[in-house]
Amino acid sequence: MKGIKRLAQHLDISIGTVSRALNGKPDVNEETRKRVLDAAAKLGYAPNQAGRSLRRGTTNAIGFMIETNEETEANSDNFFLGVIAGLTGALLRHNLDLVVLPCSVNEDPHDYLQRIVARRLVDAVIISATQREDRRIDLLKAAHVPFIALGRTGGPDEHAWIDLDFEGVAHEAVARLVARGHKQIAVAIPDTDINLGYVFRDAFIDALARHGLTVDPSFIIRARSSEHGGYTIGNAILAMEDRPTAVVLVYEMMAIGLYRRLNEAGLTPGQDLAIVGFREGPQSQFLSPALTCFRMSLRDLGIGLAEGLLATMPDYADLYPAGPMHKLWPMELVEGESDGMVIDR
Amino acid sequence: MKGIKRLAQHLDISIGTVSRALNGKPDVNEETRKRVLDAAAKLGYAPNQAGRSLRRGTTNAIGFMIETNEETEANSDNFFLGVIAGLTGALLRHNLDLVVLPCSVNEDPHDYLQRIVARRLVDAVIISATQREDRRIDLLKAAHVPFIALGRTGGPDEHAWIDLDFEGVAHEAVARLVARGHKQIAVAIPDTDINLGYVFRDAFIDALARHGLTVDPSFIIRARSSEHGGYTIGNAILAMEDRPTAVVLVYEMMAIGLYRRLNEAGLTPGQDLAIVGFREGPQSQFLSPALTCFRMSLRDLGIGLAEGLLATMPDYADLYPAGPMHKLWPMELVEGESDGMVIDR
DNA sequence: AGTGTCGCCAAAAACGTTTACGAAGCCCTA
DNA sequence: TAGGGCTTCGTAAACGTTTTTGGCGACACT
Repeated sequence: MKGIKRLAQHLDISIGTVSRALNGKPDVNEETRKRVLDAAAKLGYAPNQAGRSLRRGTTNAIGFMIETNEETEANSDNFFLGVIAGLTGALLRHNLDLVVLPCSVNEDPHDYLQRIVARRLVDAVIISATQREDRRIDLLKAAHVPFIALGRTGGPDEHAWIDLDFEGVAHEAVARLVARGHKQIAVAIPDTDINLGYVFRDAFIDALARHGLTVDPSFIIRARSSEHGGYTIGNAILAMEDRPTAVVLVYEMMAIGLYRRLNEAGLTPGQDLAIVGFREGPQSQFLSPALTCFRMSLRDLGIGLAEGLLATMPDYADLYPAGPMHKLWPMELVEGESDGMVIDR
Repeated sequence: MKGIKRLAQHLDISIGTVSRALNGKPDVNEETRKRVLDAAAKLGYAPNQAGRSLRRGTTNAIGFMIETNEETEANSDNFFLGVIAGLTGALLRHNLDLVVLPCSVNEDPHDYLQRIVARRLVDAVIISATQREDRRIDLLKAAHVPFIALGRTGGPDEHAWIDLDFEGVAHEAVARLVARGHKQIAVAIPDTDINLGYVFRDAFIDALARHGLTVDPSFIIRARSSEHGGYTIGNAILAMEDRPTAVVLVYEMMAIGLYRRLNEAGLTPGQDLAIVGFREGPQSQFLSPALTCFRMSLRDLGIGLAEGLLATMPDYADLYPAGPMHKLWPMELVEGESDGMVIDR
């Protein structure tokens, strides 16, 4: 005899009453409830999650879907991992379990998520790396699974999402570079289909336009979001006849690779090429010369995601402001020495 | 009508047969199986996890227990997060789900784990930050839950574990420092009850003894495993009348704080104080002067843990070598400039 | 005294799946 | 023709909960 049945037999009351006592239902004598609670604590009873999930139709877990590529090179995984730290903390307060949903690059994210939903493994999900048209969103809507997206899509966004404030960053970065005399400004965006690239590119073009500048198409450089990607950005720039005097990098790791490439060419970041980057983690903290970058706390971002997600879940919605969250996550400029004045050549 | 029942009705066969067909049981006509498989794919059917878990008594998930402190300062979380990246990849191959089990610092890890086990939330667990006497191990053994520990305990270790090769590191670090003329060597260990601290301290003392050196008790410095902890190590050393000429740091972040403290005092790492550190992540990659450190791949460590854990699970044991894994994880020395020759003062 | 109302609890159904068991049909052999 | 073995499938029980339903007694009110 196991589980609640054992507990009930031990107390000589019915399992229904035990269940109601443990779940705080009103129609149970307070003295009985106390007996049940004491016995449960003493015997170390906790309800079997499968049984509870089956009956309740709810799993008490939320999923965080990330893409994992098997390549050995360090990639943007670090980004998601930092977010997980914030998520666990926030979900712990509500006794929600976090299950990591790693989608292999070999599989269609939509199909992967479809299987997760069909299995009813989680009550709600966080999707990341949103694409311009992301079928996962239609899937989740149709299945009535609460969700929040980390990243905008191209379409109308009635659902909850949080995205980095790429427009704000682009404008601030461009304004700063223009003030320092730069006119030939390049931007590096990821080479995948992730919507982030399009958003940042457009924000960048718009920011330049505000200063009366147009962008040379070759100055929009697509690269992997890794250190190696940064290295290839260096290659691309060095190969240009008419080089940009400044470049804005959308991933932290890119800066590291670009520094390396410049150093190999005997050039100095911030002197021969102005660089403005992002900083999600501590990686670029000790680059020399110090990287001028936009910084964010991944942990806080994780907490924000948890709150935005909970707000979309019927059982928790009353704790949070109504309506799906649409939030542009602000970033803070950290002044370094990598975005120097333009030098006549 | 939902789930397997719907599928069965749609095909006009019994749910039992459908289930057997999907699970590859032998007693089902191959043509029938094909019909079932096709229909399942077309309708996007996947078995409800709660129902399956309840019946099978197995959840298809493994848990990774970590401790999360709510403090804002970046702590060793980064260590665990890196491991998660490796875990997800390895578990993905076996279609196992990973659930993160964050234990609040306010709660007894044993009680927390006890609840997880009672809920039967996961089939197996990875525990980390093992203590010298860790009651979680007795709990898991008694409950017959397969597990692997990241970190040794003080007791007899019949169970599976992986730990960093602290002995090897201590010996290599000390030998290197002694060869450079250092005789007054300090070590920094965590200020918590985690077993790692004792292991490293003992290995350190033993390594010194091999070179005929004894250790000044004040040279065993306890500090938090964070950047701030490294800063306090600097304070402690600077306050000593008879300072060590070298120090070995057991956490990556410590080096960053110690560098900062030394710089504030107008001292140069590697010149006024030799430093040997650890490097789990990319944090200290760009410290100047470059940190001499022992490096490891957290991702590989995660993969190793997954394999060690699977070997203890009856359903997977045949894929892996028999017997619980006891592994000292090797680390690789990265030569920097922070462990210079001793200078007469 | 009859009728509601309330507090408390037992009984039983339901959630979706897997699997033990047995039955039906068929072929083959004695 | 009886019986045995094989293949294939349907039936039903079981997993551990939660929740609905209803019942019993006590009490209050008319």
